[in-house]
Amino acid sequence: MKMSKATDGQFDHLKRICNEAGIKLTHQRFEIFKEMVSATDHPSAETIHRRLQQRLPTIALDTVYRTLTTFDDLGILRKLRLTGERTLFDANLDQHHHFFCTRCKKIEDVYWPEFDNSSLPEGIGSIGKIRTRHLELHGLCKKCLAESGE
Amino acid sequence: MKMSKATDGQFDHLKRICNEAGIKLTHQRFEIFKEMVSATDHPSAETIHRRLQQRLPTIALDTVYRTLTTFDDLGILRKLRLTGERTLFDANLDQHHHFFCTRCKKIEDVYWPEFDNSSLPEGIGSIGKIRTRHLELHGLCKKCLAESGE
DNA sequence: TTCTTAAACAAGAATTAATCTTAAATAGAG
DNA sequence: CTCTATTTAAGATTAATTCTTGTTTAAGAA
Repeated sequence: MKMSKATDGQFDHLKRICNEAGIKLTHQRFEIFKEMVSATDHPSAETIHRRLQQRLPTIALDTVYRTLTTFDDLGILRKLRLTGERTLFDANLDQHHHFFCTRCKKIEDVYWPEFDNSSLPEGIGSIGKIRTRHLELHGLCKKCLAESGE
Repeated sequence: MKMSKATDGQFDHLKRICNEAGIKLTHQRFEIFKEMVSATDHPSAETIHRRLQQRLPTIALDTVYRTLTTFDDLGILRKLRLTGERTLFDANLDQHHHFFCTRCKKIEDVYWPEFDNSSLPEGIGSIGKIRTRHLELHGLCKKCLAESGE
């Protein structure tokens, strides 16, 4: 297969990652990798699958799901807007943010009025008009911090 | 039914909201409302359903889902961690945040290094150790802003 | 108090994203 | 060249959420 210099570099990059992880660098993994790296939007598994149809007409949707999850595990990309978790409800309408413990999944409210009243970054106006801001902090809660002995 | 002053106030509050919305203030809606207002965690529909079992043994899970969605529409509470949208993937691992257009659902990357390098609010240490921060900005993108004529 | 109708209920079906199953075919990588 | 991870096909499964239909209840207006 003929590759451009850039593609070559991408290949080497993924090759190294797969070697370290002890998994094979398959054709499908490489194509999904390229597709994700070049995507400027935030595609779903189905979107990636659709975009690969021309190059890999026989690729299974299941493979896309599996590979994207593998890549998430390897830290190559990250999942945004997770499903598979149920919808949660919050009746506290005061402006506040949330802390998510990655270990025990506990959620805590975070109040930060200084941040709420601060101005948004320069150039946000070129994107549009901001109505609300919601900060998600992720980490380990006190309890899990102690239990994991750090 | 005997009500405390506090419960009484809650009732009047919901009563006013329902009147304005032109919907009935049913027993179930009031119980779900109380349960949500008193919840300090961020319960799912199933959790609320479970918690109501003692007081309303016959309440249907479907009613809880329906009512919570109604409350969300009325602005009484908000949905957190939405499902029903697919999981999205982002291969951009540079520290950045996201803008979500509420109208066309477009997502844009937002870079804000000043914020990333700023310190978190006082007292965050009592919650735990923060590993990552992710800001979600919601509003109308330039295009939708123009189309909605504002 | 009576009446109208929205809403709850039961029971089950439908949706949909995501994952898994099994068996056969393929293709990395040593 | 060989071994084994991985892909594929085709279909089943899981689980959250929503919907359907027919019946019953009860909120709120008259």
